[in-house]
Amino acid sequence: MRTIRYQQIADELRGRLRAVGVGAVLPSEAELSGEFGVSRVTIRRALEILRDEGLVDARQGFGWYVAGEPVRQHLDEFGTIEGQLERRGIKPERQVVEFDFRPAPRRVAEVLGTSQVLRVKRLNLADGQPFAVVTVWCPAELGQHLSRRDVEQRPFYELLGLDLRGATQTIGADSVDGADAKLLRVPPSSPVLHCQRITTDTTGRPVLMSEFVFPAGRTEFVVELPTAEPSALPSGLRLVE
Amino acid sequence: MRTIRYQQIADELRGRLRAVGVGAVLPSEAELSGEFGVSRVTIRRALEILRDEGLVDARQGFGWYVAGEPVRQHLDEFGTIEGQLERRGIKPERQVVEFDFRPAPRRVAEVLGTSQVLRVKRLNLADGQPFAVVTVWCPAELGQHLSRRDVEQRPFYELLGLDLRGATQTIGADSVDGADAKLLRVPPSSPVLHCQRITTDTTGRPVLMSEFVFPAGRTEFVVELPTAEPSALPSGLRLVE
DNA sequence: GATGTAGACAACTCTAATACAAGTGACCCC
DNA sequence: GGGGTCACTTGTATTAGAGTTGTCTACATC
Repeated sequence: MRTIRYQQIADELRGRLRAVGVGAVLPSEAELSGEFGVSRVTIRRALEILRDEGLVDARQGFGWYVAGEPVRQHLDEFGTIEGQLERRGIKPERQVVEFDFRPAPRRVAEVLGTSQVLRVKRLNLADGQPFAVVTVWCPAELGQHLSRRDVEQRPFYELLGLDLRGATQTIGADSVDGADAKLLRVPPSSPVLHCQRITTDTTGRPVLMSEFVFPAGRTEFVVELPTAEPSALPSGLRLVE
Repeated sequence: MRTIRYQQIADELRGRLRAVGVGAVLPSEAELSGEFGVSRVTIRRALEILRDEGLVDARQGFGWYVAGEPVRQHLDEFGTIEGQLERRGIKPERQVVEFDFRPAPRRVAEVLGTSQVLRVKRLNLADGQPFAVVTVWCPAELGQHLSRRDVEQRPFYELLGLDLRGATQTIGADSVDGADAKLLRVPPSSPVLHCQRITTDTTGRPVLMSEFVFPAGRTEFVVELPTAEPSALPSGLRLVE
């Protein structure tokens, strides 16, 4: 198979970005050109690829630096946001803020069909910067064996050991509430993305309900609206009264 | 029973494609020609068969590469929020707020590749209540024949009469700006859903750039996230009753 | 007529090399 | 502090060569 040089270089650089933090300045195009033994044009091609991916950015007269934001979430792949971050070379962290068994709020009980739940509230960080407050409700009997330490170290989906089918996610906007504002280090009542996810197992039974709060500007969802059979109309909006 | 050489070669290549990933570049026609001991024309026949099957594609001057997900299909109705509203018995309305040809802002020019654009700002209403401010940028030459009345009565997708392939949509949260707040009749700087959509035609050329501003609380996106077989379900947004 | 070979040319891509414009930051000088 | 200079950076445009696909014609073989 043939190899395209600037793609190779982009791959190599992508690997290096993993090692350095947000805001770090890359060597100049001229230096990289010398190091790789290619022309400046080729280096630029590689860097522009990374720019399109949102990994780096440049200022004329200054240089190329590692871009931090925004964290983009691809909607079509199911899975943890952390997984997506890791694939991009960002180090995810979780801090458990609250962890307790308690009676389910009404709207949660309606979905999960249980009265007693394990509720976990976590703060997610990307490279040390908070980017999401996640609250997960899980039927008490499913979460019985879980410890605070467990949920800090691994995502819920792994811990439960269930065969999951998929999820329904609702995305809206909101003003952040006081507690979350503090955790996310954003001004009070600033705008946030508010997502609610209901995860079901292979039998179709809802097993998890989660709420995600993302500060605006730090997170965006990206959706590919594809060409599909007209029967299953893919795109849509729901109005809420 | 004679064996058709270029079909043999197509079979052989089809097997190899399985091993390499999407986007991989094949050896040049000349190289393959040498390897198989046949002429370039025969290699091309084989490759063109694979292209018809959607397995590979080629760019002049670049080479043959493994195609991702092919299928060019017409997409009759996508992204028309109005259509969904009508199906639910809600009467949609459009008010054109601004309509003019002007130089493209930088970020629009970068996407559309034109310096002059038609910009249309519309207020969408459902049963008389405003629920979205939509701004559409369209290359000036494409929008030349459009009148203010046109865009008031019918969606852009119909008016252009192009074969559209799909769109990439980015969803985020934001604070509403002053003008939009007035239009939507919400308090200043209240949270909104902010969507940006880039629509491409079947050739992959971006032909429209649109921005949607939805007041929080009145609108939500609902998404189905499949876990298995990403090909089975269309990714994207779906209307849920 | 379908299939395969051979060759030629146009159009495009990638990479290199070079040049210049324009922005940034550090330093010096007044 | 203000202003100017200078080295260094990215942004953008050229030119050129080698290599690639796109397309065509001519001819041989089954």
